[in-house]
Amino acid sequence: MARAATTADAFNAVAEPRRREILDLLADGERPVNDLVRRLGLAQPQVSKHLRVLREVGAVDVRDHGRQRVYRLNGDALRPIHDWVKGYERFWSERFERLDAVLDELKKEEGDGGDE
Amino acid sequence: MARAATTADAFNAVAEPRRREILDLLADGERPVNDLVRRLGLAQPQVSKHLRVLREVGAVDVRDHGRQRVYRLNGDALRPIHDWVKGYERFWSERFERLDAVLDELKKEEGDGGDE
DNA sequence: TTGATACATTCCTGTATGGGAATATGATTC
DNA sequence: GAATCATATTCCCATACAGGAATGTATCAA
Repeated sequence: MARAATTADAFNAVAEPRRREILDLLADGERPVNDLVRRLGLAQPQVSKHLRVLREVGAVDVRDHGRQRVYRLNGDALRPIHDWVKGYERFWSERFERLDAVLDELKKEEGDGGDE
Repeated sequence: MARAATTADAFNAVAEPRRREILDLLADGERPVNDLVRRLGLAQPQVSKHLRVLREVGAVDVRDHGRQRVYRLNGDALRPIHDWVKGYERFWSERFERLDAVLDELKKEEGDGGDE
């Protein structure tokens, strides 16, 4: 088996820096393709191709507006990434390390009452 | 140009589900390879290869212990992912959406300062 | 030394990329 | 209908994977 398709999920789609740039631009509001082309300094076909990947993983939506196609961010698609990486906050944040310690303390003190 | 190497950065390394699993396991504490092999149900060479990728992007560290090699998570490497995706929280959190609305209001009230 | 254990590396292969270039499609205007 | 603008798709190609199988390397045991 080869590497998973870029369209396999948000993780793969977002591994490409250009696609993250596109999402970053769309985070400020919807934009037609030519607008993205200008701001990215990429050729139009490559932008369209990146947008296709983002569309396939649900990270963007399209809307027709005359002869333009207006792309809009769909942040929900990024949530799995956020949720996964959030579990690692405690490994770099002192604040969270200490929070962790506090929670451990509380758990211990609470003793036997808790579920999950 | 082809797709970026999996070792290009944490985003690419973590796009592979198996590697995320490995990190998840190491989040509970350091482990030797054979331990990971058992828990993942993968062949040993594939696990070693995944670990190599994770090592190259700095997501794990190794330590020799007798004939075993003990791998440990290095969460710092995941921080760029966290920082990037964190900017999108407002797109799925109602709390943040409302904050956004408030900020838009403020911007509008501030009046005529805008370009574009 | 021999054998076994624990990992890492190499070779092979089908598959999929991302960019460049060219072309196709669709809407708008004249 | 022709010319044009805005996007999408296709073709070409060098590159790089991920898994399977086989092999290399270091450590420990007897």
